[in-house]
Amino acid sequence: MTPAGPRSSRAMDREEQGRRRKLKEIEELGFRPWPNRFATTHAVASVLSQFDGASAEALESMPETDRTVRVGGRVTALRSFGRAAFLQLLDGGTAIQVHIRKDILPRPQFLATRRLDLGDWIGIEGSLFRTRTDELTIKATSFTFLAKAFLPLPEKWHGLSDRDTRYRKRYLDLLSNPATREVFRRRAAIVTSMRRSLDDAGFLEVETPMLQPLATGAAARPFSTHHRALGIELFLRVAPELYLKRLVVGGFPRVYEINRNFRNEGLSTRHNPEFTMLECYRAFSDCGDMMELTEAILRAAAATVLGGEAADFDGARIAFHEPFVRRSLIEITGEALASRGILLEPAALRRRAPLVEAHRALDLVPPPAATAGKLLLGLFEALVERTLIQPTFVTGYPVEVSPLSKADPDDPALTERFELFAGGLEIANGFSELNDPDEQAARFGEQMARRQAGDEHAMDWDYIEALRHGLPPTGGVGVGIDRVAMLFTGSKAIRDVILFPHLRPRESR
RNA sequence: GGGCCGUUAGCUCAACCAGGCAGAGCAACUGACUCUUAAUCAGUAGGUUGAAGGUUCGAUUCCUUCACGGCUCACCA
Repeated sequence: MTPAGPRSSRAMDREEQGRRRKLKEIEELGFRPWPNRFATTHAVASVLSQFDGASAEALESMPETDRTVRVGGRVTALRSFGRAAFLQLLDGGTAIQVHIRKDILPRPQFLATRRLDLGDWIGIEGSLFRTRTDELTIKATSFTFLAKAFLPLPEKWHGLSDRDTRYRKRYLDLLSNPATREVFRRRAAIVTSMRRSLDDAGFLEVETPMLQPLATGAAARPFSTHHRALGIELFLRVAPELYLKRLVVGGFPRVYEINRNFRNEGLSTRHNPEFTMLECYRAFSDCGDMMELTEAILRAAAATVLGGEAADFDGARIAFHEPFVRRSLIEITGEALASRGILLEPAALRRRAPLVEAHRALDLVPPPAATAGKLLLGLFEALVERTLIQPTFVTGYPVEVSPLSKADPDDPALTERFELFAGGLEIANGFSELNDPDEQAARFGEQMARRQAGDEHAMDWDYIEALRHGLPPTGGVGVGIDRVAMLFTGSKAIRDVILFPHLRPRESR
């Protein structure tokens, strides 16, 4: 009779059948089992904000109508006595206590409250008062049944703690763990703050294709799919970058997009196959301007979410309100090598042989056929990245690992590019955008020549054509929203800041 | 892919080291109770101990393999 799930057990069947029986009994008392609407006067949170300051006496002296509210919510606790009960109503993450009395509620309504289970949705009208323990409470004058929960809530004291279940059944995590609700409120506040910063600075929010004929803008393995009507293969984007720059060509000098990118690579505590990135582009700006913009956006988000306090992350206090440190990639990597007894002149940090030698000395395997720039970046990632706890801009990336960045006019082997690190995580990546179409075509060509798997790096001739129409000097930056959310919520795992992270599908749970 | 840890009632966990009737709290069910808040009190029910195999008189416990998960390392612009 019940849709028994694959996980159903005898105990669960009994539980669910008991709840179905009680729904029937509530129906027999004259209630509609699944009503369509309940008109509330307040959210529970607004009841609290409006009345939490009122003392017992103040409430008492108010006219009844001034302290009468109608609220809806989920029953999360139920303490029942003979002719009275207290229950806790959770609405939008905020709870309020409701007092039920047999001598106040109409008889069928009182009887229906005796048939409630934890998890049920109900509506209450009543007047506010304070209990002997001074808790703001609604004395119910009217009870409405709104919806039945056939399945029980997670354990009330420990909440839901199994990580796997928390990710797979996030709704249970959210309704039983206030800390989880706070993480996702903060995440939303971060995004809202970033939007406000950019909107206020005259940026236009746009949406560019997630289904792309070529997966461009980053060197990552894409997901592929098929368009039936067009009969073509499409890729889920790995970055929106080249489309956003087309918009600058088209005359939108300030654009940004906040949305998902997809990379078909390994999962880790720092990587989810789909992740959210803010990318923004500003005409007439360079790498240095974008560092300032990035710092300002993050500072504003930190002020909103953390109130100007440092972020607690992995045992560190990360000060987004202080000026961000700036270091050159070559210098900081050279220092890290020196501290391990590997002394290399700055010039040697640009040549393959000494860098390969450094890898060997550190028991690292140098990637085959890697360029000097790639080797240097490998050493940086192995030795330095995790140590950058306070917000740090690293600048001066080799041209071979930065195919979309403009070269530094004073040092053509390097580009005007930065990456921002904090808490040991890469947070942002920005640069002066390469706008010379011939140079860009040549860089793409080098990339393709260097990769065996040519399909990963097709030449985007359409983008080159856009550049041939003229891209003004432009600065761009991408900010990893998930990583920022990790830092601002103290979450060590990216899965903790993604509502429905990707997990291996499960047959029987 | 490697290492470590884990999988026992609906949930959170004991029992395992040193093999001997599988337990507690919460949730559920019955009853009492008109200011409780992890309500309380009395009672009831609830188990293929992740799966398969092995050792043993006897396995939740020891061994092997597998599945799933966590942490971590590696891989991964």
